[in-house]
Amino acid sequence: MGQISTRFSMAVHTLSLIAFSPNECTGDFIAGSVNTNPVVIRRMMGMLKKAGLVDVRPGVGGASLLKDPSEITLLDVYRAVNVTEENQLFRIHENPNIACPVGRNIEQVLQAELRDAQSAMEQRLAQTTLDQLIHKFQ
Amino acid sequence: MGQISTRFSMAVHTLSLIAFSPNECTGDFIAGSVNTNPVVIRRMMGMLKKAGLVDVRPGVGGASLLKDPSEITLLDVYRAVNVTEENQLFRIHENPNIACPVGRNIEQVLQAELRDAQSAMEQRLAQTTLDQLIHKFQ
DNA sequence: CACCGTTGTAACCATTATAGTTATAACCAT
DNA sequence: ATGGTTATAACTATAATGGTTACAACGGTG
Repeated sequence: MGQISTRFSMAVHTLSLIAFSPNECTGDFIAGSVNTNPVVIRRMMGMLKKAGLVDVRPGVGGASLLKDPSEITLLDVYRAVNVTEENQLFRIHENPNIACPVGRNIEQVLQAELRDAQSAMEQRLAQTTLDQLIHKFQ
Repeated sequence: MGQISTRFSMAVHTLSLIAFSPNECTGDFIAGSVNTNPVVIRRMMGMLKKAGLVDVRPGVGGASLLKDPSEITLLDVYRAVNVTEENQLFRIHENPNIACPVGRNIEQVLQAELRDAQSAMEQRLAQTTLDQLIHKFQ
């Protein structure tokens, strides 16, 4: 099927929490709201940290956003936690038969189409900011 | 990672082949062009058949398109071979803590966003027809 | 009718990603 | 030093993928 993992939705949840209550967001607290294991949260937070979205305080505990919520888009989060080779959403079968006119060209032709389709999705993700989201949690 | 499987690109390859040379497209021939096992092709062809895109002839061998190539879009192919529950590209973590304002609303808020993002991708896939593709294989 | 290439499936396997879990080391304010 | 926290390794169960072998069913041809 190749669905996009819940790590993405958990990351959005987590960043919303941090923006919402910046003082109490330990891994255990977040895990309690997301309803998963704290290690799952910490692993995902490591990706957000590597992407420069959050700062996590070892020892003392807690995390804070490194950007204003209006500057963090869903695409930023998606790219942070959804690391695939070459950032490709679609995979293409490898080594088709180059003796066949279809096999010879399929990769290049499809790649252009799929890049555009992925791009359309990402542009939509880029239009929504964390700030817009948290306003819907009243 | 949750990338979309190569079954999709193999299906596009297969349909292009059938449109290209409608007379010699047995499972083995297609498998030779895609460079995979014939059973993988037959499994995927079963999905295309179920979706009403192709007709396969048991015994005699070969397959043919049930629609004009100008009437088959990449979205049709994507939907045929990429069957996920509820046709959802994105998964969302389940049972968040409803005692938390974020946990209580995250699913509904995210679902709307992700549905739109998925829709943007699908609309781009719907813009490309098989006919357009095979013209690029000259 | 018998043959033979083909399709349709079931069954099995190796690989990979995910999500959860336990355990342990490192961190740091008190 | 203590205690709560983060960081990370290691292990597990589950699931999807892609490949493979095997075999039954199909259907034209000799």
